[in-house]
Formats: sequence, structure tokens, C-alpha cells
Amino acid sequence: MVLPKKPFCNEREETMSAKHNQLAGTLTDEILSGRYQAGDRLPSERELAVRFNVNRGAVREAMSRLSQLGVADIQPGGARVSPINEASLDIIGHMLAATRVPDAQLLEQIFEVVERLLSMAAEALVERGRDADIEAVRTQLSRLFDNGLDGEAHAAARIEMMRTIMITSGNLVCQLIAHGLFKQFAPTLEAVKPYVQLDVEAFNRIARRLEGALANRDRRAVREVFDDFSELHARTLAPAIEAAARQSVRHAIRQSESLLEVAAS
Amino acid sequence: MVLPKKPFCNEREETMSAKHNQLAGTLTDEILSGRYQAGDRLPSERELAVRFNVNRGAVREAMSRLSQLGVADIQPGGARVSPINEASLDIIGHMLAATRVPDAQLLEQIFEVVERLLSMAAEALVERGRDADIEAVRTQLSRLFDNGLDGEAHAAARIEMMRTIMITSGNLVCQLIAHGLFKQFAPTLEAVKPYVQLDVEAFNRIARRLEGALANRDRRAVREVFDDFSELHARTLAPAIEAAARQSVRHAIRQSESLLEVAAS
DNA sequence: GCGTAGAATTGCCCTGACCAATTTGGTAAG
DNA sequence: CTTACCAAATTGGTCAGGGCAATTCTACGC
Repeated sequence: MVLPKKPFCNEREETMSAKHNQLAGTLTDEILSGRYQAGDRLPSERELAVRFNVNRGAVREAMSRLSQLGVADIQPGGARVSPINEASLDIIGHMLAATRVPDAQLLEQIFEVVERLLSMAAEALVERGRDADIEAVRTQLSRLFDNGLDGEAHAAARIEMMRTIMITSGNLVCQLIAHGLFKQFAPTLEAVKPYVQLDVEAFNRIARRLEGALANRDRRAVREVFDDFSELHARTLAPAIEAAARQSVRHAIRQSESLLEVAAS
Repeated sequence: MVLPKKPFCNEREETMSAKHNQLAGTLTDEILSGRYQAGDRLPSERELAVRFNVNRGAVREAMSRLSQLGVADIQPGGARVSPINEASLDIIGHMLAATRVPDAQLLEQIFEVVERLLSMAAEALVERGRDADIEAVRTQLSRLFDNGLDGEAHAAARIEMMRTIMITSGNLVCQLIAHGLFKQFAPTLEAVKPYVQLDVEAFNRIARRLEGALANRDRRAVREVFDDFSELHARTLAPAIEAAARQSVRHAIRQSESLLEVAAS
């Protein structure tokens, strides 16, 4: 009975194995792809079980997942698909991965939201934050000045700084949204990173301004800097995403494979 | 075979019956209440099954839910509870309901986030929105001028207008967050509404300003109005929430009942 | 003390079945 | 032709019990 707690060592997260996970993913993708319209009845559990050659229990777990994801309204008598805008925030990840080309418009919307929340968190930080937290952000900020960074590393450092700001903000809601959004965006970012073209000059200018705003705890300045920062950040990532999208049209194939894989016991 | 679609008539939403739902709720509450610390091992499926006198399948579905909620990291060998700040946005509802007194700080944080997103949506609306959408918001706005409204109806109308703005914004991410947040906040709001004390004067002033800003599609004015609106809105709800909290200390009891109910087959 | 093999535990999946509620389709009344 | 209503089929929810693979725990040997 040696200390059974705090073994926070699970490195390999979310291998997405487990049949019910695959099934849930497949079904979610099918719904998101428009194969089932909002209001349509979903096939019954038993039917799905034979179609994908899995046990009904697994189907039930997958359906339960769909229900909590908010893409399906499941109740005795039958399950129906829900309108997309009534779903959970967690479908963003599916939408990013499901469409063969990462939807540029969706990414824009994500950045738009992140910008506002990031700005909010930063303002809270300079207004009510502890010195230590501000110092932590400044440390991360200083890394961006390293001209030796390639686009890939710079993008990672930027995202990390954004994450830190939103997490250190005392606002739990902000933390949860940030965590969820970044977590879902991570795979897309991973695929996009190699294509990032960096405008070092522009970033250094902004970083310097942010540095000053943080040091002075100037709330208004922080807000303005982050408006510009977010815009630049989005403008940097957008073309990279487009480039990456052209490269990988294999998403559709992978999706079909996943479907067959599940179907093949 | 008469049109089997569009029966969007399910009025009675989420009765929260179904054992696995109750179980998931109970477990979530137990985790959120701090009975299990982050990193602790959760009891095994089999143990939970006998403890709550339910089948393992039900336990599995509940656990699956916890996993997707992000409060537990479940993997072969045992399930452990995750840090709260890595959870899904959907735990907010549990946190609002679980604590006997609706946490004032949490509510403040919710309002803070909603304000930002609301402002964002409103700005997008006046900048890129269609006339019809703006007209819809103005219609809802005009209802707030009805001096006959009591605090309860006024609060409902306000919330509804906020919802409309965030939903009509083309931003899907904003829509999802808004929908999720309002949905989770609804029960609390319902309990609080009767205690609302209305400052009609202040609201009318703000409504008039908003009316003008919308009519002129003045983005900057919209932003400023919503800063003030949100502040007033929060200041109106806060004391009502406090009053309601004093009234209902029965939450803890209800929680215990729910636990026993599940345990009693 | 340390590492390793075996045992116990645990999550995962399966078969097969029953119940209660909804849906469905047809029938009778208006 | 429409409407109200009733029975059968369908469907989700739950249950029992068992096998498998991976992890965790334990004890043994070094």
C-alpha cells in the first residue's frame, strides 16, 4: 500500500483505441458530414451493432457519447440528431479533423473567440494578477525574441504563451474554454506547423510592446497589443493552414479506413 | 411512411432519469465536492456496481460520461480523477448545482466571459450582420422598454436577447459556448428570477443607447454599451442570487437523496 | 535496495435476455 | 377524409455472467 495517489505519469494520452471511441468518432463524423440531417432518426442500437459488427453495449457507450457531445438526442423510442449549434464545444475538434480541408472560416472563428478571451485574461492578469504570474508570462514572452527559432518552434511558443495567460487567469470558465479549444486545435496545429512562414520583425515589434505593457501593468495597452497580436497570429497561421491542407487530402481516406476497421471486427 | 423527420417536438428535455445518468451525476458531484482529489484512483467498475446496486454496464456508461466530461481519466488498470481545470465546459452546470450556495465568484466569472463574447457577437452583428438579424435584436430590445415587466420577466427577456445576439452571430464557436453556458445557467437563473430587483431607469438608459448604436451600426458604440450593459446586468443578478442562495439550503439534502435513490435499486 | 516474474485487479468486449416506453400502423368512429 | 384510439413492433434501459488483454500489485530472487 505505497502511496497510491499522484502518479500523474500517463504520457500516452487518448490513444483513441477502444471500439466505442472509434464508433463514436465515426458516427460523429457521419453526422457532421451531413449524412444525417438534424431531426433525422439515427439507426437503432441493434442495427448499428450488426452493421459495425460490435456488441450493443459498445454501441450504447458510443451513443451515450454522442448524446453528451450534443449531436444526438437519444431517448426511449429512438435517437435523433440534434442541430449542430446545440452541440457541445467539443465537436470543434471533430469538425477540424473531419473535413478534408480544415475549414478556414471555422479557424477564423476560433481565433476570434480566443482573441477576446485572451485579451480578457491578459487584462485580468495585469489588473489583479500576482507578480509571479506576470513574471511567468514575461519569461515565455522572452523566448519569442530568440531569432534562432524556426516557424515551427515559434508557433509552439506562441500557443504556449497564450495558453499560459488564459490558464493563469483566475477565471475557471476561461480556463476550461481555453483548455478545450487548444486541446482540440492541437492536431491541426501539429499538421500545420511545418508550413509556417514567420514574419520575425512584426512579431518582435509586438512582443516588445507587450513586454512594456506587462511591466507597467497597463491594462489599455495590453488590450491594444493583443488585438494586434491576435491579428498577426491569425495572419501567420492562415496561409500555413492552407498549404498544409493542400498537402493532406488523405483525411477522407483515413476516415473511410476507420469505418472499415471498426466494421471488420 | 409519412415524413419521419422534423418532429422537433420533444418538450420534456433531459428528465435526467436513466440510472447511468443519475450515477454519472452523483459521481461527478462527489468528485467536484472534493471527496476524491485529483490523481486519486476511483473505485473499480465492479465495486461501484455493487455499491450502488446497479449493473456494470450502467456503471460503464456513467464512467464513460465522466471521462468525456473530463473529470476522470479512465484507462485499463484503473480510473483516476483529473484536475478540474482540464475538464469540459459542461461541468459548470454541476458546479453551480452541486455547491449548496451558488458560488458568487463562479457566477462573476461566467458573466465576465459572456460579456466578452456578447460584445464580440454584437460587434460582428453591426459590422457584418444582415438587416433582418439586427431587426430581430431590436425587436427583443424593444420589449425591455415595457415598464410593466416585473424583474422576473425582464431578466428572462434580457437573457433571451443576449442569447439571440450570440446565436445570430455567425461564429459557431461563440454559438456553442453561449448555448452551453446558458443551458447550464438556466436552472440557477430559474431559481433566482423571483428575487430580482429591477433598476428600470438604468436599464432603459442603456437600452436606448443600444437602440441607437444598433440603428447606426456603430461598432464602437456597441462595444461601450455592452460593457455597461453587462456590468449592470451582473449587478442586478448578483444580489438576487445571494438572496436565493439563503433561501435554498436544501441542495445538499437533495444531493444526498439522489445518492440514496441510486443506491436503493 | 532493485529489478523481475507471477498473481490479482481492472477496464473492455461479448452473448443473450427482459422490461418499460415510444413509435407505428391499422382500425373504428366522427 | 379526418380524427381518435388501440395493439403490435420497435427501441432504449437494464440486467446476469463470462472471457480477454493490459495494468497494477506483490513477492521472490539477486
